[in-house]
Amino acid sequence: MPGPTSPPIGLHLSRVARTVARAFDAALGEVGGSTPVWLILISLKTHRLGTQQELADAIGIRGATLTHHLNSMEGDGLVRRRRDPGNRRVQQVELTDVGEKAFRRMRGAAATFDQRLRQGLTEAETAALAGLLDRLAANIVGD
Amino acid sequence: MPGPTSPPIGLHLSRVARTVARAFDAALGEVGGSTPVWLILISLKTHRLGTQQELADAIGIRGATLTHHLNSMEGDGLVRRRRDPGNRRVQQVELTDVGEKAFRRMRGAAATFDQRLRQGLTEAETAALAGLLDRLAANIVGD
DNA sequence: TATTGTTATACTCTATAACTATA
DNA sequence: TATAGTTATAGAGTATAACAATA
Repeated sequence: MPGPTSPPIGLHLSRVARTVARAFDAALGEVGGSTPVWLILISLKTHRLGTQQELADAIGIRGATLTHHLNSMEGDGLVRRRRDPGNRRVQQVELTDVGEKAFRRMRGAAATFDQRLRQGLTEAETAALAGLLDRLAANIVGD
Repeated sequence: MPGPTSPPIGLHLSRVARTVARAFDAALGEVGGSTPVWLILISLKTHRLGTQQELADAIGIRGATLTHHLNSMEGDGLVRRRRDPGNRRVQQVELTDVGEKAFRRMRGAAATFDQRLRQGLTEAETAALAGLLDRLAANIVGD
């Protein structure tokens, strides 16, 4: 017996995520960032990725969309692209010094935001939330 | 003592929400809907809203953005707008029969999606997730 | 003057399709 | 031919600013 139906968790998640995403984007904006740029910077810093396609997949966008962002990031001096001498089809994306500084600024803003976001939540509660979110995601990607 | 730092919950939420939001939008798309249209239809059905501004606020968009959506929804025959005779500045937005049917289709798609999303979660876990999400949202809107 | 909503315009993020360069 | 990435173009969703109509 499933019991009384709860309000749709999808709608609930969607509303909260919207609110949080906007506030987060505003927080990044205050240090000159944005969500996609932040996701790209994090990926560049944490993984050592081979191709741009892998980078795009890691973020969940198309290759052409990544090119678009990298173009503007390169225009802003955050990254540098160089052809791999061993395979000149491949572009190697590197952070410049300016990019490193931008990364640190955004990391700071993200950390401050996260503290605010998890105010009043214990470590256990945060972990429980993370686990539940993972299970939702698994239900989506799984089938 | 805060203990070992967990990975940022904001980033985690953002990634899961992205994945879920895209899949949800695709599910709505299969019945001719989209997220903003769905949010507008739900608001029209559940609250009895006075002005468009209240509707926009309920959804979290600007008045001009709502006008944009209502224009296309009216073009598709989903809604009808009529000036309030008592205050002709106010537009009263009503669902047409076509809009009612579209609402039911989207509601069905949303319910199916939600079942899939909460697969394997007990009622208690879903409620716990909803509660935690509310607390995150409160941390954002609160200050 | 203040309120309600619309119009005009533009920005961001995303995508697909066609293309270039390289393998 | 296949692969890596770019260019060209477009569409969805959002926003701000200026405006019209009404109060």
